Amino acid sequence: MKITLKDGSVKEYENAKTIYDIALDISEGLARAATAGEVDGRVEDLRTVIDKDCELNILTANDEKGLAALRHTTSHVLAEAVKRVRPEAKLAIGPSIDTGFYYDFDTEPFSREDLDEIEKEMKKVIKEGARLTRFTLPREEAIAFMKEKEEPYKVELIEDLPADAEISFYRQGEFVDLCAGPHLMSTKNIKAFKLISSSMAYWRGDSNRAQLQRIYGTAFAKKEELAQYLEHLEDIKKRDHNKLGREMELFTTVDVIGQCLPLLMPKGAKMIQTMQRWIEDEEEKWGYVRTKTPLMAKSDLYKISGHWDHYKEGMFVLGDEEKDKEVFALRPMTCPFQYYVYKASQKSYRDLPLRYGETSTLFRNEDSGEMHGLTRVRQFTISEGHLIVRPDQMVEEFKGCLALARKCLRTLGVEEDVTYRLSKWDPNNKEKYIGDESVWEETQESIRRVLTELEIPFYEAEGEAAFYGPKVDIQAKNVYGKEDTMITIQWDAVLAEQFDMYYIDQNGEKQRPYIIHRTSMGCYERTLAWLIEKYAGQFPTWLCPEQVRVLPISDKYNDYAQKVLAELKDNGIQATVDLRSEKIGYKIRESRINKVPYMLVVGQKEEEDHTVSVRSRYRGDEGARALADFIEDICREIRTKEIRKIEVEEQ
RNA sequence: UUCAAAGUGGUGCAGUGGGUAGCACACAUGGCUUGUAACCAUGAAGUCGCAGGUUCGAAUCCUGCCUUUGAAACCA
Repeated sequence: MKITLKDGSVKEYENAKTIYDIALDISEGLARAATAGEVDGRVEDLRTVIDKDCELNILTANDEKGLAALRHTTSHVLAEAVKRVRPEAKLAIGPSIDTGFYYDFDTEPFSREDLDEIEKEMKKVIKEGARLTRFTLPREEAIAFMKEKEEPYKVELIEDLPADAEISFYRQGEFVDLCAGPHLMSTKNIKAFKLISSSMAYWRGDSNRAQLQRIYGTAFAKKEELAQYLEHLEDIKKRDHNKLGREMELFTTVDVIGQCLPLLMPKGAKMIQTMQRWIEDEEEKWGYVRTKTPLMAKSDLYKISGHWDHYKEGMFVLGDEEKDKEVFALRPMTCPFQYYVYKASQKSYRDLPLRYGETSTLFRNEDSGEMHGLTRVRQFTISEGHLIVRPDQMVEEFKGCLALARKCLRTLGVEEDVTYRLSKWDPNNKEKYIGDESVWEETQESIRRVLTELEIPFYEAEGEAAFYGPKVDIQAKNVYGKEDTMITIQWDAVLAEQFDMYYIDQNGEKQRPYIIHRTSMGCYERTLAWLIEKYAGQFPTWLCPEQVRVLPISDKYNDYAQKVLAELKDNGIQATVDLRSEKIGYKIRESRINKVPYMLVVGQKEEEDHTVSVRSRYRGDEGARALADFIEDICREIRTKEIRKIEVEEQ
């Protein structure tokens, strides 16, 4: 048989061979580093026997897929160590994940000390260097085997495997685990690992089932890589918007006001105002008209929309249905309000498309545990909008929404940091959605075509659609790698019916429009959180709440500094002045800590010459350069003869 | 909602049952009049999350509640 390797070279063997043996045949070093093999694009265990021609890529921990095998084996070592320390712990599952691996156990909660102890035990296991061996069992025997070992979760896993599935186990020394693999040949090959944290997790993600204890860990090929990763973890904690945003005085929370009701402080509020002003003007250019609709409505509205029956728990209800004649609720979405703006007058096919935009504040009574900083809050404001369009305009308008969304991303400088998700319905859970199967399939296909045409890379996710239609979600990850929806564009061919919206066509007949629900900047609070983390607080100048700070060298130059400040403000620049009688070094240090992009130092020399000394945190940034030139021009206006720029340096 | 950890001047932290609860930053007052990352001195500021219990004595131990953080579940 012929084995074609990744580099194109060909190995020929007479007899069947395992991937490991082939690696060994190539070189001993490769065999030591090998973690798995990729056979014709499929990841296979090192023990897999190759008996026919194929393309083989031997994976090591330097490949993403190879690293996963290393981490998976490390999770088995973790499980073995836990079983040694707590023999009564029951095993659930232990996969590798993007950042490492985890293993779930049914046992008492783990403390950090427990984790340290388990880590020590893992080192022992690795030192013993047991070889991992693989074996399979027929279903009944496999179940009996796990029953004998008193592993009820494993029994359940086997029972749920499809009838034709091969049921494999891996053994290392005393420890045996149900597992599909792939795995390393020996625990000895684990060189660098660390247990990160522990937490609760539900068995099979179901909140009605057992609460398991999950241990998260990570593993790398080399100790240096691990050290680097741990340093990175420390680093990202400093970027966490919930910490940095408070330190920078962008927002705060107050116990007596309430959980996850952030107070935007002057700097944070300024940033949001800057974004809001920009997008409101921008949307006007894209043909949007603005509405301003009530923040609450009678329960009757939500009864029509279906929210009263399905989402009452998630709404803030004002009043008591038993006692009060009228019960109100704070709005959790803007849709029906804008529908009634549409319905207020009769529309012709000539009126469409109609693009309604609103800077809309919404209220959602989130469960206490799901709230986080500025990303999951109980009251938030979004750049909401609904497009009422004729079916024949749908594709073009949907593309327009995507184009606007992408313009926002470019403007914020984050277009490279997002992924596009086509969020589809779940055909196995039809009662969660309204509308026919054929409509769902059709609209999903339409969106797929739009994305493909625009050459936007995307992935598809089942069960993520809104109840009324599929959507494109623009996703971004926070510093911890957790994903959130930043922008959403939803295709809705059904709600017009529910609210009896129509237009009169060329033949004088009533027709149902389609609706696009969309955001452009997304949710301001969440977008701000994202920007804080993306820029680690060093925002693009246009977004900075304080763009320029004037620093007089001593009290004597305060008057001149005030003059410079007034000019800057007159020219629409967000500027402040530091009039305290402190040393210039002290003022500069503070400006840098506050991440002010430009400092203008003024002293005797500047006052006499009508100049300022510019100090910038930027180098080579065009926007920043432009602002520097702008400041220069302003200074000219106050009869500045020249600008002495000191070496521009980065913070 | 569940589990875990945490809650101490404005902020970040130290303080494992025994003397009047400390430190840094910030703040105030006075001095210094400053040339590109921290000037000096003095001062004010705490019912140690709330309520109860154990004890001669509790920030510290116990119970309940509230809040925050992490994770899971949830996310129209």
